[in-house]
Amino acid sequence: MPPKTTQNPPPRTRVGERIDRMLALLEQQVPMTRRVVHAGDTVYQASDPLTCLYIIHSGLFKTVNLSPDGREQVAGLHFKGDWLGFDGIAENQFACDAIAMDTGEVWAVRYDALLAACTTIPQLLAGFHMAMSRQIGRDRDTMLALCTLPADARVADFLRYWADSMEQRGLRTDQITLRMTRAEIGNYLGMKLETVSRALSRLERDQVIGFTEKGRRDVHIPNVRALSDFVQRSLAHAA
Amino acid sequence: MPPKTTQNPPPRTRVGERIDRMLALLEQQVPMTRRVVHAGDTVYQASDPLTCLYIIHSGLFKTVNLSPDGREQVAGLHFKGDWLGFDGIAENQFACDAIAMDTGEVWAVRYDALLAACTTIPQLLAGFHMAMSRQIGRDRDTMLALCTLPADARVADFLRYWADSMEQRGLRTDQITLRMTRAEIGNYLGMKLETVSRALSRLERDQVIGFTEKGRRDVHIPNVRALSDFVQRSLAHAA
DNA sequence: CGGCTGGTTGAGGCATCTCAAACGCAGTGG
DNA sequence: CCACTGCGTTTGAGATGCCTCAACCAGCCG
Repeated sequence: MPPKTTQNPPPRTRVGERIDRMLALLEQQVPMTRRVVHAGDTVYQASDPLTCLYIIHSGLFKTVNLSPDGREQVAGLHFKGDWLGFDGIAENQFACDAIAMDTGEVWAVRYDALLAACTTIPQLLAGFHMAMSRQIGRDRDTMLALCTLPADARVADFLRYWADSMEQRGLRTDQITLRMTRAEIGNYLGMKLETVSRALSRLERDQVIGFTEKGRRDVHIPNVRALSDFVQRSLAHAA
Repeated sequence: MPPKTTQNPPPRTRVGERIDRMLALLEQQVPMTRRVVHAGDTVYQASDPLTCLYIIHSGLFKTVNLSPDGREQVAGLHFKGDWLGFDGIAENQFACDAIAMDTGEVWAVRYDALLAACTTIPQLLAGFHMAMSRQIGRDRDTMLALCTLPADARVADFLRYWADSMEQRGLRTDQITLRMTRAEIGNYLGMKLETVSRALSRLERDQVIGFTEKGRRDVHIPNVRALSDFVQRSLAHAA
């Protein structure tokens, strides 16, 4: 039996509380429509006109960026409390596809209604800006990882980010289900699926992660710190 | 004598007009302080508390992201009309260093004053959000290039972006001065300085760019389209 | 002049990609 | 129940693009 770091009910977290406050604020102050989605459903598509932004109430989403010449990339992963659609504000139409990777619920908020509400509710405006800012910060960190980490470490860092996101939201982090194929992970991390597979195998061999019973899609993470340590070791070893 | 695509005075451009309108709006409606900077000056540093955002009135700036373990990366390049400091809104303190690469001027606007003005001037709020959104879109495009383009194409795409940015602002695009060393370019693009140097040499050999007289820091771009074409050829050749 | 910084170029090594084979699992239809 | 197929994964072997290391060059400044 693998070691458990925690099996307690979700603890209240600072991030979790912030998210809940924001959701409650929206619910009370801004008209919105709830929408239940299932794996594969698109929330919006590139070139759709922007009328709504979407905030994730539950579930897991990806945004897929694609260039005129047909290259495409998973540009971001989004969890409860994240917004979808910031990319569309500049041109008044979306620049990515936003796709559900799992059953979940998004709240659609008309952008004009949101702005109207923001003029009278400062916390709403502040929360909105913080969300955009956080998105920018995350993208920057992703770029940093892409540019400075070798493949193995990039995969480890990816898992660490996933686990951190779960933890911040009060969800269990010791066992996560990757709802992405190796090819998708590779696309996100800028490497080929075989490289992802090898990296995961090495992480397993080093006891940093484990796989649960049948199938190798659920990842067992006994200790999130071990992932960070693995990244650091990769860097130290290179130097 | 190299061919000239244009030697006209800067044409009015749509982007240029948008930028000028935004600058004028700020000037009229929001208290701000102008600050002249020179190459190497820092506009703000990571972990500084955020009180102001900065909009670029002239000059060229970079933002440098750094991780706790000491890795660092040039995360963005910023021209006239771009804002600096979005990264700091989430945590109320900056997450990057913002550094001038040239003589220029930034306008510092207190964030609280900006928000206050935004509540009464909808165009200001709209412009502000568009700027953040544009930043997100750019970061996404950068990630796409990092993940899908080989080194040569990445350098070509970098130059294309630079030239496009100049053109959008009504500046001449046939000859640009890279105020970055090869090492800095490489850091930004996720490759080593030697690789950048080789890529530039190949672009020169293929007549896609030229170098002006002495020194190889000024790049001559007779035709921006040729850079895009080079990128496409790299992709086609790979497939 | 001599030292320094930044750039170019070559040779060899290594990380990642490519190509290929085989496996496990789920779904389907006999 | 058992082929049989299809998709996602793993693993190996060889190719290659980029990195590393090193030499050399050009401009700049004290």
